[in-house]
Amino acid sequence: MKGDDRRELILEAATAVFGDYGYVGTTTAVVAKAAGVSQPYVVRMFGTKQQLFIEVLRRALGILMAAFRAALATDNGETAGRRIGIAYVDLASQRGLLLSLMHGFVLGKDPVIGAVAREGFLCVYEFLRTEAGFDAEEAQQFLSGGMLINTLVGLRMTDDYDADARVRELMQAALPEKLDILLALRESSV
Amino acid sequence: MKGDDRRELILEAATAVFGDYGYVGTTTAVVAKAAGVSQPYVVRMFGTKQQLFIEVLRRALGILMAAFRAALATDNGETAGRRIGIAYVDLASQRGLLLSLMHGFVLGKDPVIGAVAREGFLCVYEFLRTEAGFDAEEAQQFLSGGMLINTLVGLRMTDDYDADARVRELMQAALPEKLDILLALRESSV
DNA sequence: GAAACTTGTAATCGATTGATTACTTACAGA
DNA sequence: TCTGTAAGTAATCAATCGATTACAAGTTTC
Repeated sequence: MKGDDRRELILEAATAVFGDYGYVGTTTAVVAKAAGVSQPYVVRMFGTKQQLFIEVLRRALGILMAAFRAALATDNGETAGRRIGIAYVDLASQRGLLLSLMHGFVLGKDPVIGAVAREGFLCVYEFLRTEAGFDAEEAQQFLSGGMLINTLVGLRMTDDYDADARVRELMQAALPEKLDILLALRESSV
Repeated sequence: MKGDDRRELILEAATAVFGDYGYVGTTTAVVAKAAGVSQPYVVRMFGTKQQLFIEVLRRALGILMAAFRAALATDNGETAGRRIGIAYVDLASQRGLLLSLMHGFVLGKDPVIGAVAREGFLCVYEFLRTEAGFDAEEAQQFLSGGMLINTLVGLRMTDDYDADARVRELMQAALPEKLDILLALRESSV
């Protein structure tokens, strides 16, 4: 297989693994196994685990921004905010994508990862303010809702959806629609 | 020194370290050094690193709930939501407290830590709904804002406050007041 | 006053892990 | 066909880390 294809394969696998176990908790061996290659190959292709994680973050942000821009451009009857919000929840179906970003967001203290994470977060904010036409208040509320969704996903709160009425109430309030996207994530993990 | 005092000392130090480096990224040796004791002492007092982290989470949640209940009981001119919100931001001054919780929130996949984190999160939700009298929508918005604040703290976004106009705008929107609490966290980290 | 318990540490061990080295195989171009 | 380069792995190393053991010093209790 060509290197570029293998690269994308590894990045996809790494996104899922980083999303599950975080940056430090992820081993290059587990990523390699998930991608179906040997551990030294992962290290050689990306240099270090840190660079692999950074590429995972950049790729996730790129997918996110592309989805936002597509949602903004596709004018159906809904408002732009609603379209972008739905596009965001749809990203949850890509295993680990939102969670890898979230894991990056809590590593702001790391001088390298932190800089990438901050830049990525502000990139989203700038999109909302300039391209999507949100005012500061709207952008803040959108990001707030997104961070709650990320937290609920990270907590695997979906696993308690059937058993706990509080979870149902909270998730229905946090996800006015597309709740089924998150509920589909249940049981599929190891 | 008595064991109970030493215990609280270690928990406080561990909260700061876990907040900085996360659960996996924290070593018992660093916690021990921050607390001024030997590494084996930390392990023996808490059994395992996992149990230490869980105690850190429980302690953080206890402090948070106590602060919320105190804010709810103290009736000044403000609304209950505003009082509790201010109490939340005030907790950011306790190094690592909100961030340790956040690190727990993204480890929902861990069967032990995840269960504790979910229980803690729902405990806060239940407080908002029953004791504080929020409806589901208000509770969701409160938690959303809290998660955004946690993310901004985790990102160390405060460090770019002076240099980046977007950061100032976003943080002023996310923190209608008590912004100075977060800004005071700058520069104080290693 | 000595047995029993608490507080605390030094030394160390076994397991894990990111990274390196050396090697093999497949293939494209001259 | 010969050669160089890309794709890929097995073996292994050096460092880190959580945990254990053994031990020292102080305090309580009978």
